[in-house]
Amino acid sequence: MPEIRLKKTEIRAENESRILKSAERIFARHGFRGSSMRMIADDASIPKANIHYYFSSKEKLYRRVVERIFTVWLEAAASFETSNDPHAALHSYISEKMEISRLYPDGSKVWANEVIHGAPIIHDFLTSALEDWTNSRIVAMRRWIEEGKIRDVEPRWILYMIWATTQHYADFAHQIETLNDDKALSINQWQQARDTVFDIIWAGLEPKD
Amino acid sequence: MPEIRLKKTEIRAENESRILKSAERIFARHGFRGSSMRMIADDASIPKANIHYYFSSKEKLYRRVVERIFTVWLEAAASFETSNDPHAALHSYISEKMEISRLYPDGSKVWANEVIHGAPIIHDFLTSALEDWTNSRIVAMRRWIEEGKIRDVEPRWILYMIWATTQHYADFAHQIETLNDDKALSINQWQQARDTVFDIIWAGLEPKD
DNA sequence: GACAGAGTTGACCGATCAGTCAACAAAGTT
DNA sequence: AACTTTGTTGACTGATCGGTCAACTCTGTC
Repeated sequence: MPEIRLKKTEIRAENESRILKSAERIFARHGFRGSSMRMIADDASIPKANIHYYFSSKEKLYRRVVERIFTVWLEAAASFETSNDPHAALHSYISEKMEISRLYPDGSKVWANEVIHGAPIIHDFLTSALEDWTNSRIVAMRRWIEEGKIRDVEPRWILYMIWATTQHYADFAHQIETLNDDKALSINQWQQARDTVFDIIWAGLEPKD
Repeated sequence: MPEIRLKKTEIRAENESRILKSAERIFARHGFRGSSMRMIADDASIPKANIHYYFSSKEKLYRRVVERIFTVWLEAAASFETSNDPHAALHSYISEKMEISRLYPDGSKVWANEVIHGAPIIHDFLTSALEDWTNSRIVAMRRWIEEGKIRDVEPRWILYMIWATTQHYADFAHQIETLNDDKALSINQWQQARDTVFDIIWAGLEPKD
């Protein structure tokens, strides 16, 4: 069999990445308490004790998983430009969020699970990065309202609406698949769903003549 | 101290109800695996063994909790009349769903938690009652489209949008409160959120001139 | 007031959990 | 080749879990 030699400390990076990937999948599927280190170890094809060599506790491993998710989320958040064109900004942001739901549903599920249970482990994320980002977008949207570029609505409820609708396709994927003859959404269906989400929201924001 | 006498088999009804109420709260807060019979017992101020006298297993108790939630959900679903007036039907349905999120957030959380994890215990609810109800509303909405009463959109995505946005206020209540200076939404805020959700969706469905 | 059925409870059990540890193997350094 | 550092692993531990059980009390009936 061909030997793939791992040099130096590449071993650490490779193993940590493998464990984090398995942990995200297991945590998404079973929740924090419902996931055991044994399940994660088996998924990653690594002895359980070895996981504790890289991550000192289950909670620290979980936090690392959530941090990774939050990073992806923040990168997508950048696509919500605070430029002068709400149509482009919102279209870009909603499309990006739908893509994340399609490609990385596990991350969204872990996040949802955590928030549903009162965010016992990652509460600081909410009060720092998320709050800052939210407030800055609310300010930007208020400016759009003043400039007459969108209707006079409370920006907060619009943001929640965008989060809810886009993340729903990841968090409730099982329900959606069940209602889709037990099949995952096709590419066409994803596109149609994404377009519908944007069209509906934009129709509600577009200034009336 | 005043003695409240419980007659006959009222004891059973009273205790079952008390246990179910505590179970819903605990399951919502910690998930199925994260909740222990001990926690539920303590919350209900009843010895653990006594709970097993009324509910033979944790899973059976959990199913009873979900059944109760589903009943509430189905009653609200009736407000989505398939009458000839989409504006009234949707306004009534969205208002009802927002009220459920406000008054019974725990039930919504248990449901969300279950679906996120692939609905291992209540999968039959999805393939029976929910699927039937969904398909009947899709048919009704298609008729509205044919009659030119709403725009030509895929009814499925609209339903998901309504579910997502309304349930978001229950499932993500912790995040919403955190972003609201750690305060629960006021009555006014709930009304405003509900009106915004309806206005946006209706603006996207209302036939263009 | 005697009996039966319903409800209550502390003590207990096997299984599973996160985390530890000591012995070992491989890689890197001199 | 000697030695250090890093990585690997099976066996173990104390805690907690869902569930059982036998002894008990209370309630309703005759």
